[in-house]
Amino acid sequence: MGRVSFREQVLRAREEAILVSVNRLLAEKGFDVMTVDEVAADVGIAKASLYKHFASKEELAAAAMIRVLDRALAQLETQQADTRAAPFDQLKAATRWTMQVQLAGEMPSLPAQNSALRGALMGNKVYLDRLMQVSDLLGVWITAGQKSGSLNAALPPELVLYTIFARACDPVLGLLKAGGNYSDEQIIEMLLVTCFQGLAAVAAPAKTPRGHAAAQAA
Amino acid sequence: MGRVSFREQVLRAREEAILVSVNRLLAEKGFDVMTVDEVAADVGIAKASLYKHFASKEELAAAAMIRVLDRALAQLETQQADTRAAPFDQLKAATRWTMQVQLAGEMPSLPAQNSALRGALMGNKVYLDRLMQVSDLLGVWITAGQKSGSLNAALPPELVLYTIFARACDPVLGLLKAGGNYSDEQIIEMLLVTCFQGLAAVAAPAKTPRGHAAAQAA
DNA sequence: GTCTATAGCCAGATAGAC
DNA sequence: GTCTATCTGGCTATAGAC
Repeated sequence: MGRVSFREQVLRAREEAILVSVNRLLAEKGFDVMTVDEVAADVGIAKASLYKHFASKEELAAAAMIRVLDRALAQLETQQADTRAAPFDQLKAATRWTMQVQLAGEMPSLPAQNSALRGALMGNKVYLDRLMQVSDLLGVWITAGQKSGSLNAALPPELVLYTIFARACDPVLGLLKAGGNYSDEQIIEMLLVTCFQGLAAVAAPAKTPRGHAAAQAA
Repeated sequence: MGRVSFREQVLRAREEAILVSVNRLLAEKGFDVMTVDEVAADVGIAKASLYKHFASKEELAAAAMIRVLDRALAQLETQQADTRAAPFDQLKAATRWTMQVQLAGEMPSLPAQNSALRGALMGNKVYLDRLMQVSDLLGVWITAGQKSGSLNAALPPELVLYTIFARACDPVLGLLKAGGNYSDEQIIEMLLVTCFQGLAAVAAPAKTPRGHAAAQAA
C-alpha cells in the first residue's frame, strides 16, 4: 500500500530541499528577518511555487521545526539502543548532539523568544506532539538520573528539561566560535562541562564526612 | 557650567519616558517585532515626535541598550563598594541582578541572536564602550576567582564572561515563570545554583580527603 | 505545478502647518 | 517640538497564463 509514484517522489524531494533551505535560513536570521523571497531564491524556484507546497510563511517554518524535532527523535532512539549507558550520559549525549547541530548552522532558533512564530507553533498539533515526545524521552532519563543520585534531585525535573532545551540555542556557542580560538569540539566539551556540572548532584564537601548525596538547592 | 534650563529638563524627562517604553517593548517582543507606532502609542506622543529625538528605530533601540548597560554599571559599582565579598560571590550577585531585571520584564534581549539590530549596535561607539566597561569589571572578578581557586581555572575567561551575559537572557527563567510553580526568588536561586556550580572549580571527590578549601558553589 | 506580474498591506520615515 | 497626513519600499500572498 505504501507505493508512491515517481512523480510523488520528486515532489517529496523538492519539499525536502525547501525545508533544508528554510532550516538554514531560520538558523541564520530567525523567523522575523527571513523572507519568503529569500527562501524561494535559495531553493531556486518561484515564490508562488513555494505557496503551492506550504500555505503560509508560518506553516513553512513549522514544517522546518517539525523536521528538526524528527531528527532529534531519531537521535534519541539511536541512543536508547545503548541500554548500558547511564541516564546522565544519555542526557549529555543528547545535548552534545543539539550543540553539534547548532554549530553546524542547522538549528532553527527555538521560539522561547517572542517571535511572531510562537503563536502559530502553539496551535500546531503535529509540532506540539513531537515536542512532547522529545520531552517525554528526556524526562525518563531525567527522572532516572535524579533517582540514581547523578542529577541534583533538588531541582525540578522541568528545570533540567528546559535547561537542556536551552542549550540547543545557547548564544555562548556562537560567541566562542566567533572568537576563533577553539574548535567546535573543544567548545562543545567545555560547555557540556559547565552545563552538566551545574545539573549534577552536589559532591559532598571534602572536609565534612557523611554528606548525603542528593540534596541542596540554595 | 552644568546648568540646564527647565526646558531641557522637560526634554530629558520625555526622552527617559521614551526609553522606558522602548526598554519594556524590547524585552517583551524583541527588536524585529516591536514597531515604532507601538512605542509612540505607549509613550503617548506622535510618531513624528519620536523621530525628533531619535533618528531611526535602530538608534532608539541602541539608546535603550545603552541605558540598561548604564544601570548594570551602577549595580556593579555598588557591589564594588563591598570589598570584603569574594569574587565568586560578586559574580553571583551581578548575575542575580540581571535575572531580577529579566523577570521584571525590563531586560531587552541582548542581540547575541541574529536581529537586524546587531549590525547597528556593532557600529555604535557608545554602546561598545559601555559593553567593554561591563566586561572589564566582570573580567577582574573572573580572573581573581580563577586565581583563588573558586572558579574553574580550566575554562577560558571569555567563556565565563559569555556564560554570565547569556544568563541575562536565559529563556529558562521565562519558561519556569510561565509554569507558575515557583516564585521569582526561587527560580533565580535555583538557576544561580546550576549556573555557578557549573562554573565552579571541580570539587574534590568526597572519598579523597584533603580537598583544598575554596571550591564549590552550592 | 511552475512561472511572471501584481494586489494589498503595513511599517519606517518625512512634509509641512502650527 | 508637536501634531496630522502622506510618501515609499518591502513583504506576504494571490491571479492567471502556460
